[in-house]
Amino acid sequence: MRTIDIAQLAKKSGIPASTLRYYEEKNMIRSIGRNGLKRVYDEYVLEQLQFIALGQRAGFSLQDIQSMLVTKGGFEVNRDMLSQRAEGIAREVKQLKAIQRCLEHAAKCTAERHSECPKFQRLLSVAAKDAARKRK
Amino acid sequence: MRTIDIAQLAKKSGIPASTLRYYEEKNMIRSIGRNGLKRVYDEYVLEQLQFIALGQRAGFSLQDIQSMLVTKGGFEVNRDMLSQRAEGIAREVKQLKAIQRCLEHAAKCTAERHSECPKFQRLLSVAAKDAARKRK
DNA sequence: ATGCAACTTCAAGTTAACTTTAAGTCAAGA
DNA sequence: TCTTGACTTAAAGTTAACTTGAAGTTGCAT
Repeated sequence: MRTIDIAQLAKKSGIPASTLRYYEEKNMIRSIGRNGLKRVYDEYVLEQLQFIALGQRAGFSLQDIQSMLVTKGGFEVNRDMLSQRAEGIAREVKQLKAIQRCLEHAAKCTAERHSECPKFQRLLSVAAKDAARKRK
Repeated sequence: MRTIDIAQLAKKSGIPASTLRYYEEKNMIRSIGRNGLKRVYDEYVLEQLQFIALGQRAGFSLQDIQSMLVTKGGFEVNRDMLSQRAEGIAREVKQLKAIQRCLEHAAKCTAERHSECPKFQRLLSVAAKDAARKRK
């Protein structure tokens, strides 16, 4: 079992030590002891941190992610949660693509005011509906 | 010039009155007067609100959006900002798709623990790098 | 022995984008 | 006239995910 101290972990993971302490306080990760004052971690924590980063990128809250973490090390996941989120992301991707088209159009549209360009208007009202759906 | 009061505006836009007041305080929108106590808006504010929703969806902050709003009504945009954001979104879409694949895999992967599935591991380390890039 | 960098804890501060609350104002209907 | 309901303001509260600050502790090099 290879161990690693907080400074090394911060460096390797790219996550600030303050965040690591915060994660530990929130039981997202666990240190296995101390070396003097210093926290000492098992190296698998690096993988857990990657998993946390993935989860965040995927739009899960830390709480959600915590519920997927198995404390004894590693992680296990709720498959329903995952496929739901995968679907959600697919929808998100579609919307973002639409918005991207909208922005691209706006960026090169020659209309003096976007408020007068019918294409922009159309894209706009679609995006607004998206937003409304999101609020619910 | 058609006008509209705050309750109607809230209903038509789907945005709570408290938010409309907040937007006005932050100079995102402007009311053109009062009817008794009640704020009265010009109807073009509806379009401005759609624009705001679009901007938010596109990942702009309210401040960014404000800088694109022309106070006398309507909006005008900084084309560089837009194409930059469009690019950003394109990148985001790619990452999200990768994550989606990752989640989909995890959701149906038969490995007892994801931490032991090499495919998941691979996707994981890619996602972690994404996240690191985002932090900078 | 001493200094100091690198850690520690605990509490408080930060940010964005709102929402909530309390206390007050107003117009209209009974 | 009185009540009601929809508005008003200003200030404080909310949430997530951290970061910062102050004050204390430790191991190691001088």
